[in-house]
Amino acid sequence: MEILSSLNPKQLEAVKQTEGPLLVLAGAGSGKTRVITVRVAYLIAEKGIAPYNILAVTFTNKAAAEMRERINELLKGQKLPSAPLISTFHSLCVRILRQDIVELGEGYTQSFTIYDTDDSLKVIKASLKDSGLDPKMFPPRQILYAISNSKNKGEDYEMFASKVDYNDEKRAAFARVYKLYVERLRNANALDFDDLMIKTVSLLRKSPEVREKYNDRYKYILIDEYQDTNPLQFALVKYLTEKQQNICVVGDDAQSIYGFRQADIRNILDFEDHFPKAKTVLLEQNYRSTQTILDVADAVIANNIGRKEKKLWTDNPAGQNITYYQAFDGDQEAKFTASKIYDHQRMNSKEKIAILYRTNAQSRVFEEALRKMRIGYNIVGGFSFYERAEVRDIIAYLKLTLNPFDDIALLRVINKPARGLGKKTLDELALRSKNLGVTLWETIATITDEKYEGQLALTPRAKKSLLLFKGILEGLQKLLGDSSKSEKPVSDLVIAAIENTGYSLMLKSENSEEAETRLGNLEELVNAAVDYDQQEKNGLRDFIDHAALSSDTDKYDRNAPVTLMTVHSAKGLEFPVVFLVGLEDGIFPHARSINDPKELEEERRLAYVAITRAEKTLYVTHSTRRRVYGEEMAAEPSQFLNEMPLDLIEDVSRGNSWLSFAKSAGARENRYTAKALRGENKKAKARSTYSGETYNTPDAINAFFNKKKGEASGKPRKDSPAPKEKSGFEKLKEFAAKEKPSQAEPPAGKFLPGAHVRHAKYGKGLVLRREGSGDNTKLTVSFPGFGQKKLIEKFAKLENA
DNA sequence: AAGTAAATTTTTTTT
DNA sequence: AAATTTACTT
Repeated sequence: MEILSSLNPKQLEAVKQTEGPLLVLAGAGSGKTRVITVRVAYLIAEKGIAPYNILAVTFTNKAAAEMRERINELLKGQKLPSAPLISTFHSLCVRILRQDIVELGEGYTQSFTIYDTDDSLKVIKASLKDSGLDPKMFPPRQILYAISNSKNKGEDYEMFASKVDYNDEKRAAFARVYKLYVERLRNANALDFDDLMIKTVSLLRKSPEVREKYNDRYKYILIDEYQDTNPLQFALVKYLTEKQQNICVVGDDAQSIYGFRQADIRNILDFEDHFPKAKTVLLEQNYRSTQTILDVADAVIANNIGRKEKKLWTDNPAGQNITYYQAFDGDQEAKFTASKIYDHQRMNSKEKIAILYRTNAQSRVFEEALRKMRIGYNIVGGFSFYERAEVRDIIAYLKLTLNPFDDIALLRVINKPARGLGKKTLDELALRSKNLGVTLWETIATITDEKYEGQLALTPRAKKSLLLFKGILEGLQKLLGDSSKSEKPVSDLVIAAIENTGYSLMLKSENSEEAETRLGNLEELVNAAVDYDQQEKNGLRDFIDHAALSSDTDKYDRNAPVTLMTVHSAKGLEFPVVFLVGLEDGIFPHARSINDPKELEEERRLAYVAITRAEKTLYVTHSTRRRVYGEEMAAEPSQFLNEMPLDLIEDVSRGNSWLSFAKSAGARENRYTAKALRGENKKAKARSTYSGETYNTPDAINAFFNKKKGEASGKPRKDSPAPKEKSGFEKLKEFAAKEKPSQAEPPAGKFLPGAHVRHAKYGKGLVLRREGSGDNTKLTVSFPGFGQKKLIEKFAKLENA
């Protein structure tokens, strides 16, 4: 078979081992996707498996689309009776639930609505209001996060509540809100993202018939990025493979970066225990990157303790050293990046370039710099098309048409455009709905009924408006009802939701530039619907599901010359040239992960993912000052920079940089280290993991940075004399030395923004803001786990940490 | 009721 | 710095 000729022996083994459980441990760039796609093609073309018996599951739509494309490529020219299902976990669940959710017996119907995070947050807020709890004391985001965590562990509300400590007021409040939240979703016939997984798993657990049905349907199952599966996803996999066991999972424990979503690395590490007859294939040859890039990645990941040893190797040439740049501030960093990109494009306009950062918020400056230099770019993440307010409004109308019990959608559009239904009317409506125990939609139907005439606190105007709204929605429903019979295009319904509701009239009469843009966006939505009508024909519901599950990461366009995105969204992709920016303590690794060794290891895996995206050229940059919440703060180089072999890094910074200093201070030792990394010198390798003495003393670095700061700003920062700030490396060293507490009591008045401090009650924290002077000096300090606290410096008894 | 100004909060990462 | 929420006019 022709398609097999492109594979190496290991890859071939993974493709041909079609029966029974198979674990493919695939290092970065080892042709993981190739194995999956060829395997699917092989099953169809060689083994004669019907395509609809094959299921491949990914985490993102982007990965699914890519896979679909490549499989089609492999099978082009062949007429297939059906297509294999290439789906994300979530859309697979939607597919199953849309068919069989009634079997679950929880009262949900096939018309269930999907709530996104924003919708969920609104439900939390409403539930807080219902229970009379103060959102200031119990932040809705935190509650939502807690609920999601609990759900992803496979818990339900009762389990969460039963684990709450009697004295823990906060958790107790969370539990109360949790309960209301679940009830509200249930009443609205709505499922949140996590519910999609949960309800599917419960359904399979509950009904042997349904289980059997899907076991028979999907005879061959493949799971991509298996290291990122959480307990729920594992349960789903278990149920789906109960009968046939033809399961192939592919992943790399070194690239597990979704612990925050309860992904459990043990799923991949213990695969052989979960599926006793499993075979394992290791893919260790890297086809993507130069030896140098692999060495850098290896040196960083070697600092993780909890990891499976894997020896990634490549036939590729050593390639050029990676490039390092230290910028004065974020703007300079962006400017440097843009001008380097300009140079690259002049030399080779075909090479695709990526700028990778830790958080979406970092994208701004880079966008500006690129725009200034007229460099075309594509940005992944941030705002997705479906997240724009006007698009969401129209979607809300459509969701409401499909499921009028969706209170969140109803509240979103009941007064858009303005129909004179303000706070007062809505409060009345909410109250009635609560008393009657029915949804808002049903409440409207009830209280606008003739027989309640006179006994309601509703002005005739409000009543008229409610009737108007009701009429509009019924109009849409009627249109939809007709369409299910006559196959009316989705685009017609979208247009109706824009026109018949008065929405477009509202925008047109606004006569502003902004309104024009919005109308343009709605036009795009209509176009999307037209496209949809041409490609698929599964009706409005499927179109809306699509919108709900399509996320910002789906905007990746492989043809864009320059792509900006987070490291998370870059997973699975590769680029000839990569800029890894913002390598600073507190950003990458992120401040919220720095105190927990486990989370720090995940950050390091993330850094590993970032580095291994690069094929030939890798730039690593950081800046000495960084804006956080609009305030300039001192920034220190990331510890991950410290973990890279210094002699593989070329410094192109202007003037003295952290790197030039580090190199000269520890030149001899570091050459030793880097050489050892390539070879087998175990003793030297151990030194490359941070043991405290790699090349420097903290005081020297401190002196260096204080000097830098002075030079840079022309004068010392805000309050002089200069503070006794400790460097990130010093913190690191302390960490390595098992957190030896610092004894030096600093003189009062020395805590500047950016300083790391220790508080008797809250532990380690980061000073964010400093106000006032003398005895009245107030500090805003961020304590992980406790949030931001305002402290009077004089009484806070802070220590340097 | 609706629009505007002021105050307050926000950033991890994603389906 | 930007976005969201609240307070204040009209």
